[in-house]
Amino acid sequence: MKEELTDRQKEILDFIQQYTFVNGFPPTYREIGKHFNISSTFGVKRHIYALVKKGHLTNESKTSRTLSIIDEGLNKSRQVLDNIVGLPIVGRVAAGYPLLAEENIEGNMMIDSSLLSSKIGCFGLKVRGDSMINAGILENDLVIVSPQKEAINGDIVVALLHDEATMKKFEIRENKIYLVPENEKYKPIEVDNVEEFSIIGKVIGVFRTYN
Amino acid sequence: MKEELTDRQKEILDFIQQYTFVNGFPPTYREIGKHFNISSTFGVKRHIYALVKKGHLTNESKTSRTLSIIDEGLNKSRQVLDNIVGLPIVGRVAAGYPLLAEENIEGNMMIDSSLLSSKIGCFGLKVRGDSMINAGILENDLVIVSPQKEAINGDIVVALLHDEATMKKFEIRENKIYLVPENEKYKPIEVDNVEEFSIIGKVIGVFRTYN
DNA sequence: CATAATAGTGTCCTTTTGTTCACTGCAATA
DNA sequence: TATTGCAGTGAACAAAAGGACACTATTATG
Repeated sequence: MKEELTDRQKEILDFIQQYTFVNGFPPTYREIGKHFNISSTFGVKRHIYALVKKGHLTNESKTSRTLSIIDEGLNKSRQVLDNIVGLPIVGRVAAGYPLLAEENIEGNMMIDSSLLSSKIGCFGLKVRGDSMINAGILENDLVIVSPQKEAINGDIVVALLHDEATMKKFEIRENKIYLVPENEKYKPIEVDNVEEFSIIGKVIGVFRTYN
Repeated sequence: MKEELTDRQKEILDFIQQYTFVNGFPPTYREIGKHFNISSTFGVKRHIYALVKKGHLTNESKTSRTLSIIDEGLNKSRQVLDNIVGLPIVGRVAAGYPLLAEENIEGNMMIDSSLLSSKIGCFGLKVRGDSMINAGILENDLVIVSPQKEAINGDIVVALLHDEATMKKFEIRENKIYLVPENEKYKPIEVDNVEEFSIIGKVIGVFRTYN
């Protein structure tokens, strides 16, 4: 794709790249010329033309400072960025607080959006306790929560019950809501007072690291 | 340092940032105006002035397309990139094959390096079977493997035994190597022939998604 | 109510910038 | 030797872009 450059062309390409990096915008022909002691813009222009023709540079708009270096590295970073979502890691889930209030954010994680089915508004939450151990969710795991108010049978949800946050399996039996732990040590919780119960979101992912 | 922006100013800053990111050079006043239906360059100029005064933008040279965003914005994308590592997802682990041969790669995932202790040479592996269920690793989970030849007691390792890949807990008792499943259904495997045994790597992370 | 602060219009002006053209010099090469 | 490709000069020109000014409209606030 990209053809070989002459030494001079390479120098000029490097200058454009560095200038752009430092300043945040590309140089004009005259600025390039000044740097290389090329007094005529035409001399510069022919170098640019060569760089464009050889596939190292873009110069589409004819107006000033519109040189753009074609760099797979940079493009890659753009593509990568598109697929990356940043999730806040929430320290505590409490009633009354806006969940993502700044004081609740413990950190951030970046994750490939292809690993998540939904990506809007998700956040990470560190697991406390071992009540979901049989579902493969251990203490200190990081669960990824997709905020939603409803749930269906079998969903693992993060919910507020009596102003306390828990993560359990959501089940409805005979019109009663149960929060079912996945650990023989604990018993299902029957939600008696629906007023004091609300679903924060559904667990859509689990992440754990060793050491 | 940076003062609060009005909504409009925020919009315009965002546009400049995005434009610059996409094109490789910043927009002109008229381009900004066109995007926001501001017909006069002066209207745009005052926004720019405000952004500069509030410390979000640089506009030193008076010539065209010389806006430069001060924010971590651009830097952020670089910083973010630095923290992102791309892991190949390996379909099968087999003897004799170079592990990361192209035909073995099923996909890629991006992940925040802060979530990983080690980041060199790691790869993702889809879990088959339920032998590690008590360690919270379920079938179809994606484990992140750090390649290494050695292991210590208690490590969860991916290993080749008789040309077959397994994931088990690594244990040495009385000079014998055992591969211990974390599931009552299965019995520990004693490694009798060390010749036919090799450790691929250590599991340093687990990732799972629901639905 | 008066006063800022923010937001926008339209016009005119000057500078910057890219474009074009004709011409020169040099080195490699067929 | 003639040709080709690269590199540069100098001047003249039109388009693009930023700057300035006077004026209007809206909204919040003391």
